[in-house]
Amino acid sequence: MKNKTKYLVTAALPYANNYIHIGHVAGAYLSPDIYVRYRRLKNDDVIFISGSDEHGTAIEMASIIEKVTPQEIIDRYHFSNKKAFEDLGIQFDIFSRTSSEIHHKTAQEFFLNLINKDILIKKSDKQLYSEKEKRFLADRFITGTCPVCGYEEARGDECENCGSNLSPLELINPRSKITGDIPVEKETTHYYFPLGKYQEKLSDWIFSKTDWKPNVINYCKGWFKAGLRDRAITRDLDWGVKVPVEGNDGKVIYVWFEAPIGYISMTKELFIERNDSDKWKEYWCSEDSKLIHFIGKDNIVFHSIVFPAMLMAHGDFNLPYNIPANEFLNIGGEKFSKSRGNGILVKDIVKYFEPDVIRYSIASSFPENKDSEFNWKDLLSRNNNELAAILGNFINRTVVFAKSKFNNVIPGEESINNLDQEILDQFRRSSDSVSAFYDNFRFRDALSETMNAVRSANKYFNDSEPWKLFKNDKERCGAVIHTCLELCHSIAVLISPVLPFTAEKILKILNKDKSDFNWSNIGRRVLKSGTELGETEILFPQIEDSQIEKIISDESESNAVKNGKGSGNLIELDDFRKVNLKIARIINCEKVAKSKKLLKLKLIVGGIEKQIVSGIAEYYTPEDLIGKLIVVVDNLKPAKLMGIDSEGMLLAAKNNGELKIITVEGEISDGAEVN
RNA sequence: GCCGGGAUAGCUCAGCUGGUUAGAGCGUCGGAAUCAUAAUCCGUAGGUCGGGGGUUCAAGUCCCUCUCCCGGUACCA
Repeated sequence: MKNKTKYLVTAALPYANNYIHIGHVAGAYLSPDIYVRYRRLKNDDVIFISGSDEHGTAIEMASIIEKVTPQEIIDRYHFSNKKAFEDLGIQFDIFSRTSSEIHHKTAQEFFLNLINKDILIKKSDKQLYSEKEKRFLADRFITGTCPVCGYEEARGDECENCGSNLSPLELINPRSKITGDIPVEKETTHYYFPLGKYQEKLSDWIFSKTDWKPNVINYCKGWFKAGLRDRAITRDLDWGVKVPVEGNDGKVIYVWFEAPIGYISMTKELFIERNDSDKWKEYWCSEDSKLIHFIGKDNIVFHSIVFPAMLMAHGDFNLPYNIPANEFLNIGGEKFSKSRGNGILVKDIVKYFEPDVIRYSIASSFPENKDSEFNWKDLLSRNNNELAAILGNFINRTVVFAKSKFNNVIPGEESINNLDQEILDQFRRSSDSVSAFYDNFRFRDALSETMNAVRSANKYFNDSEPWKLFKNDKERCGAVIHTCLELCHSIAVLISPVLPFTAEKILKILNKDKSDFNWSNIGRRVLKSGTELGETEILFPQIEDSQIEKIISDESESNAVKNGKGSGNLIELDDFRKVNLKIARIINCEKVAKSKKLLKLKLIVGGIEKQIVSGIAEYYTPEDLIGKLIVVVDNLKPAKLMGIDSEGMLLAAKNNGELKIITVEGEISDGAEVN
């Protein structure tokens, strides 16, 4: 007999130099979580793997810029992201990290396996080397003059000014971004993976996948058409998995090669934790196991071409069974991005809303076929008009009815008839179609079918009119309410992949344990008459417009601070010109009596003396300031502060309890305009 | 520049290999009901399917072209 199918579900490894935002969640994390929860309800054998991707240039660069160790960087993001996932109810079996010992070991073994099979190629190449830092500089660590347009701050990989793609060796006057040191060309040897050799095998394999999403196939077509090239899989870098071959000091395995192996090492780690250290092989190597990678579209190449080619080369592991990649979730028509200041971080949004509300809102606009839009008003209307009105209301009206009319006890089912059976049957049919949608990774459809089932429960309630029955046929009324309570249980199961926290709450309200909590019980009677119900609770409180407005203003403010630019709050040049900024010299300064924060400054602006009062006494003493050149707003309406005239405002930067006034580099005469 | 993807009701999105009056949810409007978080249920109205041209008995769906958006990739002749 065939073994039971195993599901090995992975979610893209988030790169540990950023906090995850809801675009990530929509792209690669919520759908697998829903999928896995659904599989569990069907009693399938499934494990759910993810973890931080913690190596590579970007992290090393961040550590240099912040003057901390890479370890500090990855710890910060790894633990924060891990918690953010937990807060959202995204429940991995393991969320580990590629800096772990077992990952280094696994990645090295993988690498050696390919070396021993003579698959990897060694090639020498010239790269820029910094004598001062004693190391090769990665593309992003280099700036220089663009050979195309002459822009002096072009990056090693591209020129931001003219958009040219560059190689660092083409830059004129290259220099290290970190030290400014001028690098030299030096020969270095790297291992290459012969991706080109696998093209035919890969395309045969991918084009045999008739059930994959078309976007995934299309991306691959593009790559095949262009032709796959050999790719260097080692780098001259300190931070990463060391190349496990003698004579390769200072070289690490390149992240894109090493990171996906993390899926394997994390699976190993999971089963070591479970004291069953060989069991990972059942998921990775056995034929009855299905490997499913959930990713965003930016990751398609690695998961559908590069990693499968590596797995083919290695030979011991299964190839992916499916890669249901999502597109991107945009907000307000713009792409999520930190630099544009519009990313909604998970760690922030969970402070404002219940995780299930966030999950529902994201899941109902999953970017399954194309990029989709998210906005706050949408979240509000999803909560108020769907979750509260349809789902929350059905549970509430049922339980409140039972409470007031049946003494908070589940009524008897003596008078059930075929109308009651019909709604239960309908739930069974719904659960079948929801299943089919989940099986095909159609999460939006699954969710809408789920909500339709809940709607039909409301209809059943309306049509049965228990409030009328109560007056003339109490027994029949009891049967209806009993059925409604059964529906509550069925609903709890049906929604729980998407709304796990709500499902738990419903069970509590029903005073029911989890013994019947599985997919096959949807539309079945599992409750006992006479059982007392638990405490009622409003599942989805209304969200007010004012809440949303506050969040939007908070968010845009904090983003503006973070990124130094306003989001969605652009002004015209003329608006800016209204502000008259000038250079002023501080000629005298004293503390304002009886004030903690205020300093009184005497300034010279273009030969004219001015007096301003400024709230910087907690950061500067008068002695610090006298003689300094600062920037002031010269045409601000005068005001009185603690009775003292203030004829302007000085500019200062403030952040987390720090404050620094804006001064001028070098010497310039007071009164000079700033613009 | 080249390659790929997108543009469908007020909003968010479905529409497989072309086939009867273009769909769903939410919002709008009208009605029923009052157990329930004024929550439900029923019904209604809304679209020249980005513009233009073509193939076909028949096109949102195929072809050409243009506009706008998003990715990828290339600056070589």
